[in-house]
Amino acid sequence: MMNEKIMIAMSGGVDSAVSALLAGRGREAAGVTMQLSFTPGKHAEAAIKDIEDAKKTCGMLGIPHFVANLSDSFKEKVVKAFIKAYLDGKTPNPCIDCNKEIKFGALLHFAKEHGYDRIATGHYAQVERDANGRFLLRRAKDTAKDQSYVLYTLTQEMLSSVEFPLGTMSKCEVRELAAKNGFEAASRRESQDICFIPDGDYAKFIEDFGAVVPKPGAFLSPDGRVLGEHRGIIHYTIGQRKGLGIALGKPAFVVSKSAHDNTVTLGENENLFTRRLTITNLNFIPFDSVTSPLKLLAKARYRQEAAPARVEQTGKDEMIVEFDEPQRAVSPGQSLVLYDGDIVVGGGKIQ
RNA sequence: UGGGAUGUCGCCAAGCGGUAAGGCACCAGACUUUGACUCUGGUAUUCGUAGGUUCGAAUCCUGCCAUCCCAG
Repeated sequence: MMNEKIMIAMSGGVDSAVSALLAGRGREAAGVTMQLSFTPGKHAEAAIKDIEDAKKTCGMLGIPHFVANLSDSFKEKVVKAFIKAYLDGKTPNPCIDCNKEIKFGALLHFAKEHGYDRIATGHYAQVERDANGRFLLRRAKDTAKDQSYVLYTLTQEMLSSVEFPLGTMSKCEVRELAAKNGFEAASRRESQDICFIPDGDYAKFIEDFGAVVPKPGAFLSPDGRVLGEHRGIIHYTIGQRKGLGIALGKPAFVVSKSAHDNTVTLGENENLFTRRLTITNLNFIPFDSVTSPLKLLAKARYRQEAAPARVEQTGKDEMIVEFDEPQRAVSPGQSLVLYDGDIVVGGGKIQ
């Protein structure tokens, strides 16, 4: 395996720089930065800066650097799906689609086309093989930084060509290693909301880029009374409190929304808990399907502790998940990911 | 047009002569490779308006304005 050629996905940040350092040791390697921006402006300028930073790091490591222009497929597979989901009244997680379609889809193809066998990324997660040779995805050793959640869509084929050099490291160690190797130029930015939305205002992005005209509608109470007017359904997501602009004396939360009648129902925090849900777009990693009900741990959103749940596959691409304890603000469009201890079992999209 | 009631931050609302609580909303920051949640901090020199009483008024008095209710 170590004589295979590897291409390292480099964002310009510390994590990927250190990944390149580690993954490139003792074999032929190259760095690659994805070019994803499709709109001009300072966002595009930042992207150019990222490419330069990555190129610089590659120079220090003495490896070639590629730029993969994947903006077309990114726009098609990630951005369009993101906009469509919001218009349908869902709450998408574009990072999930991006990993599936772009990083471990288009980018992996790019690497192979250029003669590289494998790719490495700076994700905090671990890949390993079980006794049968099947690839498994495991939580990162640094559980605080673990990103296995956003990788549940990876197939066996993808996993066979992927490495996560940071999976056994702590963020602290990564920073130290970066400093020791003079990567601090790239040690600035940490995280910035949705990568393709510069100012964080996703609703404005949908209106501008998706050419969507905001359609105001009614804020409803749980019993159907009109409480006020909302600014268009795309501005809201289940569990949301901020930005409602409506004073009811006590905190109000979005309990549900309907794209069909263009209404947003407001209620109290207690109304937000769900125990049972359905997921589709299934992917399982240690096996292909679930033949009998299982007791596992599940996360209904990225930043959440996994909670015990019972799962049962009810169709070729449908599974019912029932948490032991009701979960807050379970939102259609988000991904539910199943764990067996540290092992990612799989997951799907919440309906 | 008579009679009654009320006017304090965007909304709700304490205060009842001693120098403007609180909640909601809003804003900023933290957290964060999604949306949220959460956390921390900030936000009325001013109490419908004009005068008066008082050492001192949002709090008492008077006029005016506005809104609401009941009469007709």
